[in-house]
Amino acid sequence: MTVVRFAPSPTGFLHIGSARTALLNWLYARHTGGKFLLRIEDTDQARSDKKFLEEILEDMKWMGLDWDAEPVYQSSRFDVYRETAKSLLRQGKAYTEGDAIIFKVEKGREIEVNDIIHGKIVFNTDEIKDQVMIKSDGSPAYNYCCVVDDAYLKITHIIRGDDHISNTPKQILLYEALGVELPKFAHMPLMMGSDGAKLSKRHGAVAVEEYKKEGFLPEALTNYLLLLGWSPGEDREIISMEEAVKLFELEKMRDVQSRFDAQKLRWMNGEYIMKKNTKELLPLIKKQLLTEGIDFSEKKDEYIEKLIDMYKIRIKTLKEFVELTDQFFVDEYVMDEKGKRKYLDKEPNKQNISLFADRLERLDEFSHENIESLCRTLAEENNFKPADIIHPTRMAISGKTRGAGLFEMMELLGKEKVIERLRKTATG
RNA sequence: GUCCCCAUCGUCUAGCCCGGUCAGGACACCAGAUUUUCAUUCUGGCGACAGGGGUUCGAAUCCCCUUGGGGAUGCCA
Repeated sequence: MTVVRFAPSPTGFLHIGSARTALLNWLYARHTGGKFLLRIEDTDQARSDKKFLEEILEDMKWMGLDWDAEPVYQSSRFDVYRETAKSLLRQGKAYTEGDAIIFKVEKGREIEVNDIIHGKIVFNTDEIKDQVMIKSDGSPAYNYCCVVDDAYLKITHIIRGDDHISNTPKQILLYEALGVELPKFAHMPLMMGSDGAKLSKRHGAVAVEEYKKEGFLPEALTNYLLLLGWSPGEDREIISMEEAVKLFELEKMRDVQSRFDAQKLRWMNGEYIMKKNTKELLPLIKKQLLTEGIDFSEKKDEYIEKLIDMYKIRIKTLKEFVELTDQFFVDEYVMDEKGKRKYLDKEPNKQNISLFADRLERLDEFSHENIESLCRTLAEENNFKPADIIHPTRMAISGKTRGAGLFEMMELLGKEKVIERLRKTATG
């Protein structure tokens, strides 16, 4: 049975690159019917924080990545690392230097790695320095405790980033010294920023948490991440997690590094939002309204659902929904200055708005059909185009030049609010 | 510096392993159609095998070199 692991270090938020590593490990485990384990690399006591760990685990759950056993904490295994190191010391495979224990690297050897993604990679141990196992302060060094734990957890496949390729021969030497069976290695090419440099804050959001806050759907994020370096073929791009579990093959992973393209992620997120049904979207939208500080307690679910129906094809993120619909929740909605100058700061337009308001006042059933026909007859009677009244009206009641269909917006907003806003604009 | 990984449109990729289809798709961009705006949808367009050598009747595909990018070289993980 395959056993893989994800080994986050709780010294910061969950990086989007780590999230991708976690995702691919998880997919491989689920595809093969194996186990996905979690190891917490908290050997750096000073920098590790429980808060970070909680956030990382929460983000993983959000992405749909579940694990098959209680996480193993390296901080609780220091005595194992020390004892194991001492036994290597006794066998003459290591030596001390002060309080540190150092692993002796045998020189003049070729170490061959048969990487699942890259194929054969050969290293010469002459290039490798002796490796610290136990540091002077008694804590274990990464390459060492990583091997001890992977052996302990009986990890069969180590799937990690390319940046670990050069760690691999060092670790293989350690596996040999410990006399344990070697796992298989798969090094996946790194995900870079849009300019090809290391993905960092200056490229935009790098924390999974930020994508969550921006209103990205986990299925869109995982789908996008999956497609960086892997493709199911047949020009397929929208792939659910269930399908991904069925289709994912490590062997088909490309060995080429890729660049993170926020634009494509946005497009994909929009696709997922659009295809979700309104009921599913409702709780997500409510949560987003909450995080943006919009009070919707006065509004019924049906009201918000109507809004979702009107807007879900126009947004790429949930946050965009909030930005586009503030006029439905508050009276102090944001006024687009350019739009205001274009449509509202003109006398004829103000007159049209005033005229429209007069006629709307006398409309009994405030339905979008009725409003539309009223709008069109009004335009015809007064010899102007419907657009001459539509654009100023949209601007007046929503503060925006873009949005849903005007008449649907008016109906949902209600007669009273619409007329109030039109009057205010006409006189203002 | 040394070692290692990599190289198809601006970006993500299919094709590469097992040489022979006008190098296919998606995002982005541009144009058009639909439309009250925005968006959706639908058409069309732009756009790539890094360069040079081999091998071969034939190379994106196999080999070598150059160039370019990335990673490692920590008592960080």
